[in-house]
Amino acid sequence: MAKYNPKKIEKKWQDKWLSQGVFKAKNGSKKRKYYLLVEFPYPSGDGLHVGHCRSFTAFDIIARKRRMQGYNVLYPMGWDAFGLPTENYAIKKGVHPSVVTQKNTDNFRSQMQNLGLSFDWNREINTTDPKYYKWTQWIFIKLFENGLAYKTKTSINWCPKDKIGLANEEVVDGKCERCGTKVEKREKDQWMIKITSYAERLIKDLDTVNYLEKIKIQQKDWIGESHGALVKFFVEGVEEHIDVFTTRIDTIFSGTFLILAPGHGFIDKYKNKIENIEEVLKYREDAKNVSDADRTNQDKEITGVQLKGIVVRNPATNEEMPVWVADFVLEHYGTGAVFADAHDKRDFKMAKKYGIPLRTSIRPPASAEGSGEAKDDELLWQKVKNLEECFEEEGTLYNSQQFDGLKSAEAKPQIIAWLSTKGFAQPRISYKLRDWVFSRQHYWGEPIPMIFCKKCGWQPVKEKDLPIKLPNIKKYKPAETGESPLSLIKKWVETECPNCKGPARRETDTMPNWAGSNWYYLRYLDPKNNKKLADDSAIRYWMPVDWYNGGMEHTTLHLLYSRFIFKFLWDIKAVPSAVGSEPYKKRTSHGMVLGEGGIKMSKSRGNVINPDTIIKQYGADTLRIYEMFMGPFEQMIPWDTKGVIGCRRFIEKIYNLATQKNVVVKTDEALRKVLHKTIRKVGEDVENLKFNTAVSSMMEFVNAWSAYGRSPEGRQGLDKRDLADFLRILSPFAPHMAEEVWALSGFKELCCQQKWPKYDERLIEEKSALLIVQINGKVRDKVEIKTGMTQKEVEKMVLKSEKMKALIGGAEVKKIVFVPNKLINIVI
RNA sequence: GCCCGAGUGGUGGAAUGGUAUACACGAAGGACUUAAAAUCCUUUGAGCGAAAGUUCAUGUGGGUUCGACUCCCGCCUCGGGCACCA
Repeated sequence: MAKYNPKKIEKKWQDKWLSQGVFKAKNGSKKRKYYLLVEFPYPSGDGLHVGHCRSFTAFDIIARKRRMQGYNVLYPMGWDAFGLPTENYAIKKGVHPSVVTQKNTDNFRSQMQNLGLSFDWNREINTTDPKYYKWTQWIFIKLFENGLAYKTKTSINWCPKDKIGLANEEVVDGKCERCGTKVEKREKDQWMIKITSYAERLIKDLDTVNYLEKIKIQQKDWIGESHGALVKFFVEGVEEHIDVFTTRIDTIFSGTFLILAPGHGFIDKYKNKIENIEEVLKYREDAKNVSDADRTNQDKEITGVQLKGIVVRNPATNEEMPVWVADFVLEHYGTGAVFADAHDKRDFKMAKKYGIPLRTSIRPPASAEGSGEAKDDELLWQKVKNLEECFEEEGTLYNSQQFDGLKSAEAKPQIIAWLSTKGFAQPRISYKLRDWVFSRQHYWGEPIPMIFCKKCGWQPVKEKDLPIKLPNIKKYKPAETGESPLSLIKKWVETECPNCKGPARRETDTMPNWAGSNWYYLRYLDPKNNKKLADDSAIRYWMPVDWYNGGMEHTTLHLLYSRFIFKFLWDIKAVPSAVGSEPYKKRTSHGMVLGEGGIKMSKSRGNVINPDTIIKQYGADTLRIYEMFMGPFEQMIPWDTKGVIGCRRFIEKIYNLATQKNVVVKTDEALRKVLHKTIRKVGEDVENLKFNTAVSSMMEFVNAWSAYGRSPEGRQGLDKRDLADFLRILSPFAPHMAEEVWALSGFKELCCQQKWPKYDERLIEEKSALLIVQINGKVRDKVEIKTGMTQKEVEKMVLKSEKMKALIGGAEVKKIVFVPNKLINIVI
């Protein structure tokens, strides 16, 4: 028999699968559907990462198993190909980004095919294909028509190196997520998407989906719902009030001053009333170039400027309050204004620094008298009362008129009700989530399909004129002004107004690379449709996605955005209402694959593992098995090339056992039992993403099998039926080798098109069990018993044995704990 | 500061209240070989013991339990996320 040679067999089976179209998903099938989705990659020049291989293989195993279970499986792949790295490469080398993209996607595709991934390549998509981004643009127009896209001058994060506006979500530690340059603030007219109007639904509907709990928690935290009140502080001498959002209305009676964010609109509106306006504007300028993270850094010295000449009234006490500006108050949280008192550390520090009066109105809860803590509580209370220490938690109200004596939680609704009768307050839910900056001043993105006409304002491009194709240019670098390079092409920019046909100008900004990934899971359903983003019947059949896997890092960006866009498409009936408004039924995430030694893989560290090298040396099946075996799927895991060899040995062992002389007339019953236990274990483990233990259980089976081959009684091997069953459960993991052995064993058709085997319950049932005998919880003996023996029978047997007699001696038996078929514990 | 994970042999890890260390790597010894590689066999948590055995070990200190890697409380370390979110 020939030696195992992955180079020879892998290509052969890959070609066969492709030519027979065995992984094609069928629209309009009567079969049950199963839509498995893994995040489509950005086709970088570095090629496929072993981390990609891990999650793609894991879900390939599920896809192959589902097919064997009789489902019509959709497991597609595509390219999220717009983005900066490609553009930067193009700028550097002067090659058109589409050429680079073509090269990279070709490489990625062939790497995936070499791994034997069972994607349906007939449905491959590419976000940079005009036939695809026509619909990305169409969605933008729908957002605009429904009032969810608007252009506004906002203070945005500006990366001076990339010359690009960044969403808050893309700023990490005050630095550009992509290039690491310190982010500045800059005023810019930007297209914004109103994701905030979906905040409530995006939280509430999480209850209807099966996501990992940590994913739900992270999304909820990101959206950041908080319940509180909107309070009006009327300004003395003018018909004006300042709105303040607070979750601590219970502290309103101690409010002694108001703080505005430096960018608050009140300052602009009442410039001439503010006596020290120069000083205030200077403070605002200084704050502009400080990142939010720095502004709100705990260790930073608190600064502020009083708005001289401005006074507001506390709606609860009717007392006058001075108004200050401080940069720790942020423009985009709540209303950009807070009332300040002794119950907030920043307020407290600021008041101490500038000699602003302070007052307290919350008494810390006291422990029961006589208890150890009562003294400390009394001490804290004295300090709080004397304004020596800031108490931020909830407690009991005092100094609060008719609300004295109430607990914070009770007082809150009562105070809101009381103030609202006077027209000063109302309940309000506030969200941390901000609208999404959707403009990029770049070449390599979808052109925003909008036209500006002096007479008609912003007009969307007519649907029949979509897609607005990216024009071919020679220089891809953003203009020095920070505008997109498209702004330099006069012929393209100048156009006519879709409304009045007068002269007009195109929008030259492009979309962020999240735009294409918002809805890609819909395009797979009907990728060649040129009338709609996907046909209703296809959407109705396939959606929602049954299982979506991706990185934790996309939880608050892509995953949230795509849920939002799907809800929007559902609202405007681009998605049939029967489908529901959540795109993904189930969401899991994989752990990152780190370099050897546990550090992140990166080119600069030189520790990048190229899957091609591993495939060349050991074969794709070995790589697949190793990626599954290396550790728990959901956890971060370091790569260990040494460990790969064990997986290759495993595969070779199976190949040799199956193709040599180990196929017998009838499998020994004990071995069949191990096999059926393995069938059960592998099936369950795959469903729970426990691929590592699925592989190890197959290894255990193979060890048992090979031991039979050597047994002195001459019992050896598996019979044909059992060999077939084992190959079936193995085939999702090591599909090429399983296919080869399947064929060599003379089985008909393809192994990957077989039925997933059922295990025999009766066979697995244990006839005897190893009973653990403990004395005082320590293992003292192990006895083989028949399953189902009662406590009495076991007691009798155990207490009779010489060994136990000796160990117990004359001691009194206090208690006996018995776990059927497992354990008996004698307490003496 | 808050939220979510994790901490087990030389290494990756297994075990979710009942034999701690499955499976794999590595290491040591052996077989085969002129030799090496490959392969196969044996051993491999630590200590004490000639052996039968026995004691100690799952970051750390307590607790619950007949019994705890597993549950509860406190602490330490590492990773990830968020951040004076009013």
